[in-house]
Amino acid sequence: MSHATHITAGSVVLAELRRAIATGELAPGQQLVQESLAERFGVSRVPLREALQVLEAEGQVVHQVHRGYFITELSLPDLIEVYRLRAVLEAEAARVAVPLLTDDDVEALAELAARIEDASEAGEVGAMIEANRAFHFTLIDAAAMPRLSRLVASLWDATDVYRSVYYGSATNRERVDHEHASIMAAIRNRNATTLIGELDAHREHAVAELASLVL
Amino acid sequence: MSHATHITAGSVVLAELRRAIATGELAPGQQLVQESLAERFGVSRVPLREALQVLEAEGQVVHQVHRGYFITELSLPDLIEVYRLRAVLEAEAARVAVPLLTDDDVEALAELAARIEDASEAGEVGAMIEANRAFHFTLIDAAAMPRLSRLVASLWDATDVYRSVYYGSATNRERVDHEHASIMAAIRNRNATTLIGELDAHREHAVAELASLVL
DNA sequence: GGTTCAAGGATTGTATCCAATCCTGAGTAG
DNA sequence: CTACTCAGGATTGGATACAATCCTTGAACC
Repeated sequence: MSHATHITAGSVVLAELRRAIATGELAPGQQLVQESLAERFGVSRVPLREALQVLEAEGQVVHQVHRGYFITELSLPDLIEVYRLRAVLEAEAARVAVPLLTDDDVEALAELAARIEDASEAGEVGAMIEANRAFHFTLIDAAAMPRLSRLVASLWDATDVYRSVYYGSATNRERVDHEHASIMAAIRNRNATTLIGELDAHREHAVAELASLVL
Repeated sequence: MSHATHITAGSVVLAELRRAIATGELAPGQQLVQESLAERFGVSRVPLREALQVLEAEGQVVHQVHRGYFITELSLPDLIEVYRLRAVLEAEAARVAVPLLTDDDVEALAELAARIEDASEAGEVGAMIEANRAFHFTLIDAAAMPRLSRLVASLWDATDVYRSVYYGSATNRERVDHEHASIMAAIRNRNATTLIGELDAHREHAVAELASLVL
């Protein structure tokens, strides 16, 4: 009741910051000067700091006392760690979710997969990223483990910087479409083991591609 | 570096709040009235809210816009989810850590296990809880996966409320000592599979005991 | 030339103050 | 008696103002 209804200045700033980080508008390593950002968003420093503290707890920014906030720089080992943790947690989610999937869930997943493909062919990177996230989190949320969903979400957020780069490539987009088809097949068969294998491969390709970019 | 040196009002309040939550001084479900708490800690509401926002990001408190912060109530499903996530993540940590363990690490772990036992026999619950946490996180940190350590730490924090209850019982303390002995044996043998099994059993006993208390 | 040190401004941390929202309870109508 | 309404106080969200810290810059000294 109070989630969508009450938009607070802090939540607006938080969303804006998230977007700016995801698009690379705020580059890794860059200092976030509070007064400039506050002015840019048209708020005071208080709600801005609110948002920054949330991002710090998620690992999106780092904080040094009396020095300020900086966008976290993701090293290659960091990237690998994030994807390894995702593998562990998303496998658990899949294991729990598969037996719980209703036909409606499968239907919704198929629809999202189609939407991803449309965006992919049209080259609409932003739309594809959004639909892709919805697709994967529909599956993860189906496990009905809210904390698990939150943990995985924060891991996704950590690599948001690179996502637009990854989907910028048409070959990557095409591969993703094929992988999603395999994932959907495993979901339709209610085969958790196969599904986990497909998800692992899906992630492996992404991390391999990203690793070559980070270097 | 900058952790111990720069004590900010917010960090002091955060530590105090953590302690108060862990000891049950602040009970689950209770509202946290900002002005009262600020006065109690001798700071203004600004750094207090800072601390509360951090705790919210960790799931220790929940927030409702214009209504305030409340200590999270952990339902039985929540408790089970936390322990299931710990199982998944700590297993991964053990898998990674075992091949990396130096003799010094094993030495340190043995020492901590001894310290736990001493505290256990003396009935010093606080000291036991602290040493126990150090013991388990020495192992987890040995995996050299900082994000993993942070995630697991936040899961531990989520059930801090119940830890003092659990260790309040002498039979529980005794069982924990035995389990730690088995865990140490697996560590000494560098046997990750056995270790994970022992850790799982260790956790299972705890969650079973806590479940009976929560009801 | 390189190093040390002290202003001064720039930036962050905190307190105080105001605005917006919520909660309570008395009163009223049905 | 119950349900509704609407002040008034209580509490939170946010802005402004002040204090503490840091970072630069330039001059003095070796």
